[in-house]
Amino acid sequence: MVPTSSRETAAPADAEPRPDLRELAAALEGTPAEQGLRERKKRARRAALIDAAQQLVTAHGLDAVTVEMISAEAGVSARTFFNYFETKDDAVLGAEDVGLSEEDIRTFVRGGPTGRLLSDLQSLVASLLTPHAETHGQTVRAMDLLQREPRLLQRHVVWMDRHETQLVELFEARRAVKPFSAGNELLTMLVLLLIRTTFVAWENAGYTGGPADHLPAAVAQLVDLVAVDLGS
Amino acid sequence: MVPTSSRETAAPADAEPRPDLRELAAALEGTPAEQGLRERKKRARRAALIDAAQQLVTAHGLDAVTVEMISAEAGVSARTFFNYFETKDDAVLGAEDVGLSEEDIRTFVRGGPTGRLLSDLQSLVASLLTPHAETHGQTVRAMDLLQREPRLLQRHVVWMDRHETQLVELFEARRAVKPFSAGNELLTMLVLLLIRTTFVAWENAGYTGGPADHLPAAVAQLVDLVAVDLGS
DNA sequence: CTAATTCTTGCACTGCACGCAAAAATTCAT
DNA sequence: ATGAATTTTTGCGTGCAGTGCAAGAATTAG
Repeated sequence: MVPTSSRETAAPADAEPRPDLRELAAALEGTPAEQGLRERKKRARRAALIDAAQQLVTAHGLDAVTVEMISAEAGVSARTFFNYFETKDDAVLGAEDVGLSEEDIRTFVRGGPTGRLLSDLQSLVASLLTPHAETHGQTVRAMDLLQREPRLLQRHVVWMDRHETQLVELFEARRAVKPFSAGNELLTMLVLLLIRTTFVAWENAGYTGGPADHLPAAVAQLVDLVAVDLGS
Repeated sequence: MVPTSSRETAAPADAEPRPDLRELAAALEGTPAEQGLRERKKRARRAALIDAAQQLVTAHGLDAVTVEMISAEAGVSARTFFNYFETKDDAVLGAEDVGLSEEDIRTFVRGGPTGRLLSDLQSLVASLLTPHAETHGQTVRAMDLLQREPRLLQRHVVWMDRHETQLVELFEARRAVKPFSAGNELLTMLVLLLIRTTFVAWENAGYTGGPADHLPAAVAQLVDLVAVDLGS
């Protein structure tokens, strides 16, 4: 709103009327001596926007919060918001574009690590889930909001969407090496199911450890469900 | 846009300047001697809107089609569109609010029909899927569009959302009668997974029969996937 | 210190979705 | 059939999400 002339370079502390709250925090916590100023500011702004979004939505609900409010709270223009996030929901969730590493892909395709599809799928999901450990606080708040505002789950699906091509290629590649009967769509949905179930389990456990720690429990639930039916 | 004075009562064919295409179709096919005129027109408009939406999106893609275009094509105002559908996507999918019958609910809750959770879940999904047999043509087109425009899958999730409360209640009620280990979220996601997998299987089979006919195959895929892992 | 690069910002615009009240269409009672 | 009651359509106005564009500010490179 008020144009805060950002100046967190190590300059003399002259009469600066508006030392914006969040920009200040940025200078401090954002891994101080990392890269260029540009990079640091980018991270800071991104974090500020996520914080603002989560805080406002927690207080007033998703529909009562506008992008303008979030931007104002974070001290940037509304237009800038969309330089950082595609949608309002993405900011609330602190959406990071996590992808699979080359390593993970190679292992999975060549039938690894265990040779059993479900178990290997579990490994794949595990490596998708681990990066979240960095932004722990934001992820936790995102999970809470995901319960209160189920509409946000849509974004999760969009994420699937974006990576569906990659996933399908992955499945096809492995199928060529080590055939299996399950269809691509089932596997894709299964990944989504595991991610969601894992997050819920993590939440129920009071957010102990990382999300990936609760993946085995999620898989166990599924296996048990099927096993009971088999042993009729 | 142009106010077409609809008059498809069995009136004399006087000089009617605009015998709108779709309204005409309505008088013919819409189960002619059913209920009141109002009801028939409602169905007709709804069908016209879905047809228009699907046709336009098939031709130009989802993002190139506006609600105004759809409404114009169907011969109603844009405002009226939203009397029939909550979103543009709903019209494209021909979204019907299918719910579970009292009968289905009672059976499931008291541990039926088979007593095995997965099998009973299958029955539940089956009864969710059967009503689609009526609007066969529209459903088929919707499935095709769902492939070309994955964004539409979001709507599927919203549907889940809306019925999640009902589903969770269902699960809880059954849990009280016949305990099981699987969490509500896993079961909810499983329902979604089964629906999606079934539709895909139906599509791959060239839309033979009804969607529900391919549900067993979907379940089999899942069971097989788990079974292979168990028999390690 | 200057030039090149990158990022932010304001402005304008399209489109979705909804509330409201007037007008049109349909049903109902007689 | 006619007029009243009800339901539905429609036009108008509003708010908000999201995007393209070009000017200007900040950062970096030389």
